[in-house]
Formats: sequence, C-alpha cells, structure tokens
Amino acid sequence: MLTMSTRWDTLTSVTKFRPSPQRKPANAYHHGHLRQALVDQAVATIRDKGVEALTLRDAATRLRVSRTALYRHFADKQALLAAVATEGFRTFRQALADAWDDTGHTRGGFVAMGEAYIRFALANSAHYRVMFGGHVAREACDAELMAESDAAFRVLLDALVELQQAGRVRREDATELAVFVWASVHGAAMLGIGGQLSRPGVSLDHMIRATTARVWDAIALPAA
Amino acid sequence: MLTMSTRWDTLTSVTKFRPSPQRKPANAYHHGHLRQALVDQAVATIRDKGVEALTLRDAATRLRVSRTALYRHFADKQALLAAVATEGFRTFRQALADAWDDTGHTRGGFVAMGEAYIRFALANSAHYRVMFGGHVAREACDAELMAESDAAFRVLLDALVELQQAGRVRREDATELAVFVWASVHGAAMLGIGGQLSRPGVSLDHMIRATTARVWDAIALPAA
DNA sequence: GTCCAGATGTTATCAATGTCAACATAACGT
DNA sequence: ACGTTATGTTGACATTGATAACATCTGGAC
Repeated sequence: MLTMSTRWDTLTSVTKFRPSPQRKPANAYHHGHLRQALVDQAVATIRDKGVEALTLRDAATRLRVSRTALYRHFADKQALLAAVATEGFRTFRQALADAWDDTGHTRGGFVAMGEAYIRFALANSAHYRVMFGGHVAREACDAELMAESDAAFRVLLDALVELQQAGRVRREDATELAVFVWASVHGAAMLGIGGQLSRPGVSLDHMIRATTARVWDAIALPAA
Repeated sequence: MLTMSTRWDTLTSVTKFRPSPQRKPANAYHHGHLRQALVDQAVATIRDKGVEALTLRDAATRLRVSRTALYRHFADKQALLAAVATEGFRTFRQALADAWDDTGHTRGGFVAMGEAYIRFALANSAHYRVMFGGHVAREACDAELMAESDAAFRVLLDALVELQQAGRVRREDATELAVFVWASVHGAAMLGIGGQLSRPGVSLDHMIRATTARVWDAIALPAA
C-alpha cells in the first residue's frame, strides 16, 4: 500500500528539522532522528564518492554513532540503499512535476519535463544510479520504494493523457507511449552520465534538447 | 518468448583449446588457460547469481586454483569485470551485426537489430548490467573495453548511414541519430530487465516490437 | 511518582572478501 | 644444463557487513 508515511520521516524536506547534523547534545544517548540522518549521510557520500564508497561504518562514525546503530532502523545495507533510492524518487518526481506545471501543460511543459529528467540524472548521477542501476530493487523488495517509483512514472503518464485529451499526442495506449518516452529519456540520461551524450563540438545542452524534441516528434499528433 | 540464448555459451568459450573446464590433469601445476577460464567462470556466475555474488575466491575454487592465482592475469577484481564486459560487448556486437545482415539492410534489418538488442539484454541481464551499469568502466579505464564498446556502437552507426544513403532515414547528423536510437533502445532494455516493460495483458514481445517500431518512426523519412 | 515493556544505542565478536608479500614450480630460450 | 621469467601457492592482514548479548532511554499503565 501507499502508506501515508505514518513514521516520523515526514516528507522530503530533509534539512528542515534536524537538531544538529554534526553535534548531538553530547549527553544524548538517543540520536533522535538517526534514520533520516543516516539516509542524508548516505546520500551525501554517494554524491561525493559514489555508491561503492558508501560504508556503514563510515556513515555511523560521521554521525557519532556506533557502527551497528543502523540496524535498529534498517534490516541491512540493502534497506538503507532502498531508502536512499526512495528519497531520490521523491525529489525526482517533484522535479518532473514542477517542470510540467511551471512551463504549462502543453508541448513546452512536456519537453521541459524531459529536459528536467535528464538534468536531474546528470546533476545527481550517483544517486540516479542507485535508483535505476539495479543495486537495489530486486523483485519488488520494498513497497515504499515501488510506490514512489510508480508515482514518478505516473507524473509522466498523467501528462501524456492530458496531452492526448488536448489533441496534442497520438491517441494510442497511454501506458505504451509513456514506457517509450521513459525508456528514451532514461537511456539518454544513462548515456549522459557515462559521458557519451556530448560529442566534441556539440554541446550537452544541444543533445538534451535534440533528444527531447525527437521524443516529442515520435508521439505528437501532426495536426496543430 | 525469448529463445536465442544458446549462442551465448558457444561464443563465450570460443577458445578452441580448453583441456577440461572442471578437472585439470591433476598433476599440472599450471592451469594453462586460466585467464579465459576465469572470465568464463565469472560470466557463468554472473549469469546464474548476479554480479554481487561473484567472488574471486569462489571462482578460483571452482577452477581448482588458489585464491590469488587470478592476480597473475588481472590487476584486481575490476580488471576481471572489465574483461567480462569486454567479452560481453564482443558477442553483443555480433548479435547486432547478425540481425542487421540476416534480415536485410533495410527497415526490417534495422528493426531486427533493435529487437536483437533488447532480447540480448533480457537474455543476459546480469551480464548486460556489468556492461552498462557503471560497475566498471569509470573514466575510460580499459582500452580494449572502450574499443569493443565503440565497435558495437559503430554497427548501429554504419547501419544508419547506409539507410540514410538509401533514402530511408532522415539526413540529419548520423551520430546524433545513432545516440538517440541507442538511448531509446538501451532505456527499453533497462526497463525490460527491471520487469517494467510488460504490463499485465500486454506481452513482452509486443512491447519490444512496439518500441523498436516507434524508434523507427522517429528517424525514418516519410517518403517510401 | 513507580515500574515495566519496548525502542534505541553500544560492545564484543565473527565470517567473508580483496589484496599483498614471500615462496614454489613450471616453461623456455641460451 | 642453467638461469630467467611466467605462473601458481601459502600465509597473513585490513576492511566490511552482520549477529548476539548487554545497556540505556522513553512512554504509558497503574
């Protein structure tokens, strides 16, 4: 189920109420928000040094916490990575939705969403790899992760349906169209992360725009 | 569904002389072809149990060899994985080239190549992840790996150029088109590996065909 | 307020793994 | 025959994820 997040991990606003990221009250036996702090720390390490550099011991040490405190909040390292991926999908979905809303629910918004997708992947490449690289998410392991992943996909799906109803996009099976769009942009993002998107003499921005434009052409109705 | 996985094994053990995969002559101090045997063993383990299940010690034990014998042929585990990826790209390119040649150098061949791409990724998902998942190949580490990877890409590029000259594909920058096609198909393959390509009621084959057909529409010239 | 149950954090410990140094043996050209 | 190099082995070590047993805090029942 989608679970209304009854836990205290609240929403994506990570940095909102964290008493003190580095210094806990010094006499506090309990950390207070260790779970979220661990996820934040993991995200930071992954961003700075990559996934394979993430160590439970290192994360715990940085949080001034014993090495095994983590196991009170996560079953194992996989679970922590799943939480990292989940949080990634949350901000990811937000970025997509913002692009779609800010630029208007039309062709421009759709293209902006595609560009936002690729830019998110490039700006958070290591995190993006955790979300999609198969390090985690074997066989529907985490319900919350699946829910967030589906929610991100649904932003795209809903946009496509709206564009279909507005007569801007071919009236084929919306899910099928969405899968195609997702695959194309996801593939471009992966190539971009690998540094294989931009060729000498061609700017990355140009490739991003060209890719999203081509995707639009592939699904748009010729009629204005 | 997908029934083309057999060619994989034959191509993998292409080395004509392997005295005995499991039992070496029992009095032989030297293995003889340890390097290739290690790659084969790694490929088999990756296929059966995934990348994270690959252990140097386990591979060595299965080959009746000490744990550190590997270091006479590979600098470290990364190098072994690079070799695995390299061999993957080799058979991968072969599969693409075969599809392109066998089906004729026209629309059918191009679509067949796209389908072969996705089917290869699905039939060898773990291996495919080693090739593209970023486990290896950070900053152009291995020259041979890069060469094989580029060779695979060139199969697609050459096909596109040929189709352009035949007037079947838009005369835009061929590399740009190739990147778009590669990204789309790669993304579809990744989604397929994650089990997110086929929806209930829609066969996987249908999704593969629909995807490749759509990619073709996105690059084809409207004129017959 | 007291007290107990559960949640949270710690210490001690272990097995698995990648890697290196030192040594042993085979292969091969001179 | 001999010595050099390639190849394989043994022993050891640091790192890491994980478990078990114990300690401490928190919050509610009474």
